[in-house]
This record gives sequence, structure tokens and C-alpha cells, in this order.
Amino acid sequence: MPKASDDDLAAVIRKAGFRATETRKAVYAFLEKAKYPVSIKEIVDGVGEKNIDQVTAYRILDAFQKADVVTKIDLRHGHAHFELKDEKDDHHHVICTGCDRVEDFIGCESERLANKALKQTKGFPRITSHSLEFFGLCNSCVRENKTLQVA
Amino acid sequence: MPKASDDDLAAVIRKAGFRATETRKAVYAFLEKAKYPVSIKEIVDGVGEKNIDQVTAYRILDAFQKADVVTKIDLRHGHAHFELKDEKDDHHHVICTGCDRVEDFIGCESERLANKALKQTKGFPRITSHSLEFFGLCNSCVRENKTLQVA
DNA sequence: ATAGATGCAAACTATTTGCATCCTC
DNA sequence: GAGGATGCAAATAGTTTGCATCTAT
Repeated sequence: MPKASDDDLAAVIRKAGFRATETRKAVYAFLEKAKYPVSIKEIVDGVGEKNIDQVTAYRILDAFQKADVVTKIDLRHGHAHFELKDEKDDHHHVICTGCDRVEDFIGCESERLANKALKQTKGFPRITSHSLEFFGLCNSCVRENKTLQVA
Repeated sequence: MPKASDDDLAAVIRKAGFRATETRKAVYAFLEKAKYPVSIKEIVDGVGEKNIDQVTAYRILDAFQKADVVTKIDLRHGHAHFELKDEKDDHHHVICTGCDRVEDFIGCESERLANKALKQTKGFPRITSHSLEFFGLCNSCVRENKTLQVA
């Protein structure tokens, strides 16, 4: 993700169509430094300084999604996770069903697969988005002999 | 899905490791005739005759999942959808973000992609499951000029 | 008969809505 | 100043848990 310096941050947010409030800058900055998809709770806690309300977090994430700045991801944890959308690399995740480990992977070939899918369907003119995640037990969970969760 | 005649139903359920109760047979039969992934509410309503409790539905679906009989799917509708797992064709879905339309598609090449993913990760020995869904507006929603939902 | 299955009530978690107040443009 | 943004309280939705009762094996 292109690191927007704290100075440009406001500009980035305005370009997305929003007022560059402290709260939004804080949330955006937090998302920028997050290594993996974060939950609402992590955002609220992680923003630290500026105390932001959980409801506000939901609203900001919602707005960012609509502005195509953020992606909502289902890690099968029972609640949503979010990350900044990166136009260039369409990456996806490998998620451990035993612990919280998440790793990225790129090269999902979504265009090709989407076309393949469109050829098989009757009612869709085009695909606009997709989800793809892989699940498995990570090495340390395998060592600890954790059983595979249904997630 | 191999249609289990109402007679074999009990056997199928027992083989999965459960007691073949009326409730389970009803749920299984309903899943068998469902054309697309169904929600808990649809199951409870659809089973008709035998009034089953929502909680029981959750528990049965949970058990079926653990027995690898059922798959839980995220259509981005805010609640889970379920369908019978079909060993042979690993199919996925194209979901309209304007209405409830869902179509199937097969050939996700998950093995190849999963291997590709494993090569890029450091902490995972193998992939045990995956999710993949495509989203877009269906023809009639496009005609009605519905805006793309973030879902 | 016994352990698993079910129903009902109640708890819990995630997310959304209403409204008064605040702050950016 | 005006309209979008935020916080607080409260509602809603989905899902889970506890426990007494029932039933398939």
C-alpha cells in the first residue's frame, strides 16, 4: 500500500469524497500500518489517542467501502475484518483455523476465473467483485495437534 | 447431489455419525431439494410439517458441517447460508448484489491455486478448505438500474 | 436405559438506527 | 452557516448456551 504521509492523508480522504476529520485520519492511518485485516474492535482499540466510538468506526468503514478505499473480508471469525484496498495487487489470504494467523497470497487469476464463471451463468453480464480465502492449520497449530475447526 | 430416497435418508444420516431423527431427516431432505444455499430461516420455514426450532436448526447444521455433509457459505447477506456438500463437483456461486439471485459455477481450480498460495506462505503445511464467490449485478437488476451494493 | 437430540428461555455478539451535538468546509 | 460527522443510547439481527425433557438406539 502506498504510504500516504500524515500530510497527504487528508488529501487522500478528501479525494475519496469525505471530510478529513481527525477520526477518519486516525482510522485511515491505522489501516495503513495494519499488516493484516483488522476487526472493528482492533480499530477502536488501536486508534488509541483519539477515543473513537465503535459506531463511528462502523460508519467510517462503511463509507470507506462505498468509496472503494476499503475491503471487507470474511475470515470466518464471526465478525468482519477490513483492510485498505490496493488497486494493484489483488491479494487474498490463507487463514489458520486454529489460531489467528493470516498470510497473504497473490495471483488469484480472478479475471480468468470470472470469465469462466460468466460463460456458465445465464443471468449475469459481468462480475464486479469476488471473495477468495484459503483455510488450513498453520504449522504451529499442527504441532500443537489442534483439530481442524469447521470455522 | 445423489438423491437419497426417503428410505435411504436415515442411512445417510447414520453414516455421517448421527441418530436419524425426524428433525434431521426433514432438514436433510429440505437441503437436498434446495436449488441454492439456504438460510436458517428458510430451513425452519421450509421444513414445514414438523415444526422445528431455530436453535435446533443451528445445531443440526453445525453437526452436519462437522461431519462434512454441509458447507456454510457467505453470500454477504448478513447471515449464513448452507448447502449439502458435494464431493465431486466443487462448485461456487455468482451472487447478485441487487437481488437474491444466485447461480452456480464449477471449475475453480482450487488445487492449483491452493498450491500456488502455499508456495508463497511460510507457515502453512496445507490448505484444507477455501471460499470463493463472485459478485455482480444480474441482468434484471442492471435493467432496473440498481446501483451496485457494497454488500 | 442411556446418551444423544430437541425445545424454550435467556444470554451474547455483531451491527444498525435515531437524535442531539459538534466540526469541517 | 450548513451539512456532513460523531457520540451516546437503544434497538435489531444472528447465533450460542443452559437446562429440563424427550427419543433413537
